[in-house]
Amino acid sequence: MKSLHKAVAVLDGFSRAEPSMTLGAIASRLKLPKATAHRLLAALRDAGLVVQDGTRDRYRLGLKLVALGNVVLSDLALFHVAGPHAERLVNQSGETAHLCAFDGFNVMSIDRREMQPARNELVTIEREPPHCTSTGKAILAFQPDAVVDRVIAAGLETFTGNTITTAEALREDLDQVRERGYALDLEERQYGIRCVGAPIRGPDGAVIGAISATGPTERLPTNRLPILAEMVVATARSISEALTTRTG
Amino acid sequence: MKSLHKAVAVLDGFSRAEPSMTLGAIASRLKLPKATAHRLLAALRDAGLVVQDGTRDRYRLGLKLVALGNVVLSDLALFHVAGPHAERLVNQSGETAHLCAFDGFNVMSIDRREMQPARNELVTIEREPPHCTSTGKAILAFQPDAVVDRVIAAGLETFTGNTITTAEALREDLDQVRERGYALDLEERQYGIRCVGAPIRGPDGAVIGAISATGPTERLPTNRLPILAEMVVATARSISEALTTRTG
DNA sequence: TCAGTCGTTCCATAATATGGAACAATGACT
DNA sequence: AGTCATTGTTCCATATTATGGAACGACTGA
Repeated sequence: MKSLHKAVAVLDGFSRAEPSMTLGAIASRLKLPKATAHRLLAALRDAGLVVQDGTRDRYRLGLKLVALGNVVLSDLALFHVAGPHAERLVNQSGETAHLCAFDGFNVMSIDRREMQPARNELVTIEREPPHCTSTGKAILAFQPDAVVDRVIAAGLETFTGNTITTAEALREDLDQVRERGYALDLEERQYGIRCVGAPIRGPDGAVIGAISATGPTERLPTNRLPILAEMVVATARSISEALTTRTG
Repeated sequence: MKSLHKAVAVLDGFSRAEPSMTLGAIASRLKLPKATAHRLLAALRDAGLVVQDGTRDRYRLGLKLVALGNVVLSDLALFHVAGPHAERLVNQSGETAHLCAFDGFNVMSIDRREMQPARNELVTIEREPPHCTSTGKAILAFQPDAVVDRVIAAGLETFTGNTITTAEALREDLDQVRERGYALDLEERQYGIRCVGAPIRGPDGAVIGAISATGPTERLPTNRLPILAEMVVATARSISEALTTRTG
């Protein structure tokens, strides 16, 4: 399935920062001959996963991916039930709430609530680095060792001077998460930002997501963190319960 | 790229009605040997496009598709600027507004506004049959012949007794759309529902989407259609203008 | 405990993907 | 208007990968 992996690498090359690319840029980025890149793009285009404006214009991801992504979200109970709970957390804490889902492979931010929501503002749905976010660590702490090993093997990318970059440090942090019942991100992902995250469990008890409260460091001094954590943990528990009682 | 096409066919097999499937069901649906289906699913799983709950459980689409779909939407100017215009159309007409995008390949419904919107209700983002929806025909009428040919070649699926099912009838209908400046769906897609749709143009003048007003047939008698059409056409024009003046 | 069914793996064989080179089309410059 | 550079596209001899029947391992239900 070598060509399938190459095709997916082509898709992965597109991002919010670079939603369109030329054939040459794609070939260069992936170190492929132009003929190979062209054949991959032609196949993806036939499938509707990629589109091309003109014969000499750039390639971009196709709308079909929106439809496929929507199939995922429409089946994601977490996405459907968490909204009111997240709103309550925002009102209680005065901070921004993030909702993340875990599909056994990726930690994905899927919803975000703030004090002043904007209608139809596109929520940032994107993969989160699981080793240095409160939601990522809240999820990882309750996964089988194999999942943690896979994250470590994929590399622990550095974001700030506080980012966890060694396997040992990550495991110790996850031990603390299990003890406390919540995870902390103290400017690990981004300078000036602190987060508290707690795991959300599915009906079978497996951790399938997390919710966090996020705010600027000066608004979240160390003495305020346990109070915030209590709210986040309670919210995570109420979402977990809503998932259990939900039918369909 | 045969295996890539097979892999995409696997992805296409998932839907809102059937968000998870067994390996056997996928193999059977696509008439593939289990070994082949397994290899395709393993490769898609490695890529994060598909996930599997347990070693004996069903497969489902992965969250990565949500992220890729989001890259598409985040770059879709139409999606970002159309909201207030669609809201105005709803308020003026009292009917539901649909926003559709066209990527040169698919006509996709990407937003929907109603008199009583539900917060965080997941909008139905899915492919629309272009030959029998007002938005689809509003888009097709202004595309190169090759696009129309491709739609015809893909088959004109029947939904009601009023659905257009021949190439000749479709071309005639598209002629009328061009003359009037708007398209009509008089219970072609669904019994009891009528729609009026108008094309939305990008900065270069190409038709890249459409907007429609939709309601029950009894609320949209024939004499009301021209009045509604006027509102829809005006809304489409104002969205087109917003796209032209938009920068970034 | 056993039978049936599911997902997974193996490997001889069949089929497809590759990529250098050349071509066609487009845009920029003079 | 013509030329040149650059981009996307196509060809095909060759290299490499995908295939799928059969068997295996794991799990579930009786």
